[in-house]
Amino acid sequence: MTIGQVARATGVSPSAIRYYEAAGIIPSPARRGGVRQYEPEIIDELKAMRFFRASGIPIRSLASMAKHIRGSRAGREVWVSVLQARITELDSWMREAETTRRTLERAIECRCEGKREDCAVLQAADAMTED
Amino acid sequence: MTIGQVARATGVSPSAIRYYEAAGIIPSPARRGGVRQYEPEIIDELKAMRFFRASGIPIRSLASMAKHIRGSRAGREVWVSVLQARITELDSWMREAETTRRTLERAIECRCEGKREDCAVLQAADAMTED
DNA sequence: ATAAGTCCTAAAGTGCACTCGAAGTCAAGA
DNA sequence: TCTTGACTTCGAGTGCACTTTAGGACTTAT
Repeated sequence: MTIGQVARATGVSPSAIRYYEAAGIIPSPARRGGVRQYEPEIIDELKAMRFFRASGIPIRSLASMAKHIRGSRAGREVWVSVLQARITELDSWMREAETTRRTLERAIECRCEGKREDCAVLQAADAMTED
Repeated sequence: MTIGQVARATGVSPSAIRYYEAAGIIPSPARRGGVRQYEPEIIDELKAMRFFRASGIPIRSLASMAKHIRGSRAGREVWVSVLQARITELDSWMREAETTRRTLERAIECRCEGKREDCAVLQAADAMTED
């Protein structure tokens, strides 16, 4: 398959596919006359990478995962730790988002009229600084 | 107060303060001999802006809010709508994050060993495409 | 007198993940 | 034959929110 066909099959643009190759998150395929020739397996590989990207895992982490993805038993530990790290990150993000959400709601209902002590936003801002 | 004093009082760097001024999210202060002279009120204004930024509200939105923040009754509606929009955004983000989280956990436990149909990641990737 | 410290502007740099454009190659179809 | 379309590389551009740098001014302390 050529890069265009892979792009259509996966929804990943040709330029993104080349970028992923350069970044080392997918293998460099064989070439015929300079043109990339892909095996069908690339489709699932790309779909997986697209999912990981959509999950917020950075290219850098995927690159280190990719080195191990077909490796030894130890390889599994590497990418499991990347996924675990993302889960942890997501958890703290969600906790923060919940807090932020509540403060924004209070800000909307706030009738502080310029009075510092009554202002939900300023209270939240001061709370931020106290870390 | 000079910009450096304001920076120390708020935790916002001098360059960020100048950037905020250029972006129109804080007012241009008076100058003495070219040097910015701030009134104490700027401190709460900056703290509020810093809170909104930390809440994920982009500079652009803050700029449109800032135009109305001291405006008429209608002004209130403008920035309430910005805050409301961010809350909505946060809600859908959190829903997606929850879904992503679950899929990542399944991926960690997945023992698909290359079998397409058993692979949690590929199932999730295919589910993404079906939008 | 000079070094340190703060201020000024304008422009360029940073990080991420791509996207876009220019300039060129190659094969198939009208 | 010539156009079309897909491919190639490499470098530059994009968006966001700043930060950093360069070059210059001014005040205060030694």
